[in-house]
Amino acid sequence: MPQRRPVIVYENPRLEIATEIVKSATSGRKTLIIAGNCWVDYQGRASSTLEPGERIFIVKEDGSVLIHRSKGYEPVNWQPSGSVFYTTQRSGILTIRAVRRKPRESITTHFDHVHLIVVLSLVDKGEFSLYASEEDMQRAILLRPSIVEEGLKPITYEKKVEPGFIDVYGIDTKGRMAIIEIKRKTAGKEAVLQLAKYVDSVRNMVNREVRGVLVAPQLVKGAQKLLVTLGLDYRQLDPRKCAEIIRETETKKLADFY
Amino acid sequence: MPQRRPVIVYENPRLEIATEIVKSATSGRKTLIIAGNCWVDYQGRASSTLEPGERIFIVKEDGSVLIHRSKGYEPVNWQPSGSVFYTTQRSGILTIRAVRRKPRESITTHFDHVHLIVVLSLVDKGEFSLYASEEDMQRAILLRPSIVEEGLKPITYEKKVEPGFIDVYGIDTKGRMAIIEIKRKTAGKEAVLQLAKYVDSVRNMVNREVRGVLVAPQLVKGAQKLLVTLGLDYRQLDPRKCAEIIRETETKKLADFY
DNA sequence: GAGTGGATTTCGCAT
DNA sequence: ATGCGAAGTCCACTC
Repeated sequence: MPQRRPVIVYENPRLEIATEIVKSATSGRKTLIIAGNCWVDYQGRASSTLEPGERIFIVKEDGSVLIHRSKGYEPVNWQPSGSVFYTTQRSGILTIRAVRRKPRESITTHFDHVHLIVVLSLVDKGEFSLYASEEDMQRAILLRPSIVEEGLKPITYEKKVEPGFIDVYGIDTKGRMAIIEIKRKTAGKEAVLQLAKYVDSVRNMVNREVRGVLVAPQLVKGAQKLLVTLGLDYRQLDPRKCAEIIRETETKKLADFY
Repeated sequence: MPQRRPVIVYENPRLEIATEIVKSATSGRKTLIIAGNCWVDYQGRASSTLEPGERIFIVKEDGSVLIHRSKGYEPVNWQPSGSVFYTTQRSGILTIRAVRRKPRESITTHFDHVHLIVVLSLVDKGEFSLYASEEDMQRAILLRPSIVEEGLKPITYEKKVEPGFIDVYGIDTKGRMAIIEIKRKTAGKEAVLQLAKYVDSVRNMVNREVRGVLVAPQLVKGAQKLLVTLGLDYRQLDPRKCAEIIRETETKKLADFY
């Protein structure tokens, strides 16, 4: 039984060889990295051209394409997953065309020199987890409403109203309805205005006093004033606190279980 | 004088060697690619963990970091440019920590096996140009208003009015004011409503008949009906056509110049 | 430096 | 499939 080769490297391959490697890698659903001198044309939702230069060209197993320059977080050209590849070689130039349907678009990359090709078979079953998201904050509030205010009773969450979705709503100690808008980071004016819209929309639907509460770790400068003007409340809440509450509750559940 | 080495490759380096290569690459502002088995912790605007698996780890010259799995357009973990790096090696594990200020966040990547390290010095002066943007469509309309309708005379563009910006406005053959809202791709209901707001706003300001014209390559399903209901016009216009017009005009300008 | 809007946004989820 | 909202969005531009 042959051993797995996670990485196969070709340094300065002849263009004919490079062409064959690329063809076999793209048809064999391998991850492919090319470093070389190339120029790129994109046609699709917009159009673009990239003049010659040395870049890193990556094709992943699912047919996504990334072309990276030596600077910047974002790829200069790209294609999301699902591309079909056409690789050709003619008069000293290797051309890789990646075509996607829906939306119809294509990236054509021409290489006149290939410094390096790497073909990878990556084994990756590891799980990725993101914590302290807005969803976690919502869960934390539902688990322990007192972190927003004492006596709050959540009624429901992710409720659809005309302008969008309300994160949580509940009844406060004085029997008023409380609309809760959650932001996991510093809330700006747009968050305040969104909450105002929700509150307005709910006021037109229910026969009860309605309050709006913005829950966020912080506010931008102008937002505080805007909140006051619009008669809305604010409750400072750190996402880390929420993560803690979720952790505690999970632990408690486990303890109750045993 | 030593020749430039655009690509230096190390296959299955010992971890001690790998550590030194990474240190010298990050301090020397080189582009670095590592393929290996790693796990990742992120702390910052949110928090995340990524369990062990084989991935591609990239550091660029400006200190941006990308960690890519074998699938998907987006990196699983990343850091925009400006990170500072701390590389250490202890009990068989290579740790690379990338820290950024403002916002304060860090990615810590641990490798227990490195299949490949590539250190690159990419020369890339090529210019990147993107065509047929919304701005290009606006320019094309100003250059040749007849593509919207015969006899249209543009008055001004990007005029500030209450709800936002009017892309172009002009006077039509019947002396009416025409508000033109441009979308470079399929226009949705929100574009229609925005235009309606603009038209409404202008009607309150001028003593003249005011029309609204939505210019876009396509409409979403419901938008057509909404346009009719609101008494607005639609003009289909392909961004590629606009690019063509701009090209022709530039050519003509050159010809006139000589 | 902070806020605002756009993107070849991408992605996920609900309809 | 389509539409809508969120993102560790990033990025460029304005104030």
